[in-house]
Amino acid sequence: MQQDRLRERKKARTRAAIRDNALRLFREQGYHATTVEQIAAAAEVSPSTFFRYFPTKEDVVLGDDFDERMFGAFERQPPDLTPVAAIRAAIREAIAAYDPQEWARFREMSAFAMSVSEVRARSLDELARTIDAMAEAVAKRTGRASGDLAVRAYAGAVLGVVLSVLTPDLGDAAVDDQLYQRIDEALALLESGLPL
Amino acid sequence: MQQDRLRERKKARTRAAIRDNALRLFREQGYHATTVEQIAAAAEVSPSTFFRYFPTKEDVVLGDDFDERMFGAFERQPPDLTPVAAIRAAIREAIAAYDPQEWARFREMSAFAMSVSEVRARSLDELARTIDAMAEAVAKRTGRASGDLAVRAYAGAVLGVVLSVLTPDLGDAAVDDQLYQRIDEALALLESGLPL
DNA sequence: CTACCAAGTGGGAGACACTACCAAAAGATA
DNA sequence: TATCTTTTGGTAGTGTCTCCCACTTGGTAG
Repeated sequence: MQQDRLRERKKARTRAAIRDNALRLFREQGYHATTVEQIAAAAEVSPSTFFRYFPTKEDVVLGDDFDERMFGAFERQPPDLTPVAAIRAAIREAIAAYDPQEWARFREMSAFAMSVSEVRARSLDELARTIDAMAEAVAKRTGRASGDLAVRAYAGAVLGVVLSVLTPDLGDAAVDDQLYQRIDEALALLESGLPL
Repeated sequence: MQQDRLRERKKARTRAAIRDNALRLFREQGYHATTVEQIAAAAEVSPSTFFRYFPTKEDVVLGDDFDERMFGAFERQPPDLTPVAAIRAAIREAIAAYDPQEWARFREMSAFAMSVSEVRARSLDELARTIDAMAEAVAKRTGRASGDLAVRAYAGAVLGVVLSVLTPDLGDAAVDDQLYQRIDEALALLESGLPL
């Protein structure tokens, strides 16, 4: 009973091969100019297999678990924090949980994702989902209904504030620590009532 | 010199035919189950022509001019109003400018956009761009720099709040006045610091 | 070692969104 | 009417993604 060890290892290797070759090709010739067929060939698998590992071409770039980490950290925050404070702490913790190498890789993929419109759109959609989930958690914690206008508005405001910071650099692939610092600042502004 | 009148009219009619038939088919059989070929056939044009009027299938549902109307109204507001007051007035005017039929279609299209993941993703991406424009407008009004973080965060929060209300639970019967009223309520909440 | 089962792979056929191109039709102009 | 421009339809193709089936490979049990 060796419990599929070899299989698991092979799958991990295949997955990494696909992802690494894809990123390399994207870097070398751009996202659109790279076909799934090319990626599959470079990773020495068939196109069918590519789609078994990644449901779409976008998912190769999209596979970051930042949102999950952030959500997890969010739920671990003490209940006396305001939601925005909890989100800020969650972001900080999620970043801190990366080791430097992972962090660098994550930033590269994010920057890349932001530069390709379809991928960027999907990233934003996932961000919105995460924030929605957080709103749900907040609703539960404060004993409010999940459709409560105040909760919805709150979540919407958070999403909008984050987007407002994320947006201006869309072209200039500037995903760095400073970006997250500015997100934190913007959320702090939201917390203090958005003074103009 | 009759200046292309017939042509313009025909183009408008073709565009409307494509859009209306598309929406009808989406309603009847769903977005994914409806092919461009079917839409084109229903509108009595060729698939080529479909793509001349709408660059992608998504754009049929995405073409809403609410933003433009709102910005127009925003800039027409008297300068002594506070930004929030101006935004509230602008939104009220933008909604009022629709005739009932247009308004119904707009709401249906929004609901569709939010229920289909790809379209929703693109909507969010466009929201990001709208935030830019809004920040610019607010900056102009308050005499601040358009890149000012506080201004951007503010614009983002406002649009985020509007979005959160505009994304209604699907298949509801929220009446028109109610919708605006809820937007206004949500903005009031934002103004008072989003109490939870 | 062998036989067997489950999991993973490759390859073909095809749907569908979308592009590039060209020839025909329709509208505008003189 | 003849001519020029815009719009259209049709054809051929590319690329993403799905379905399906035969084949191979890893794990397991006699």
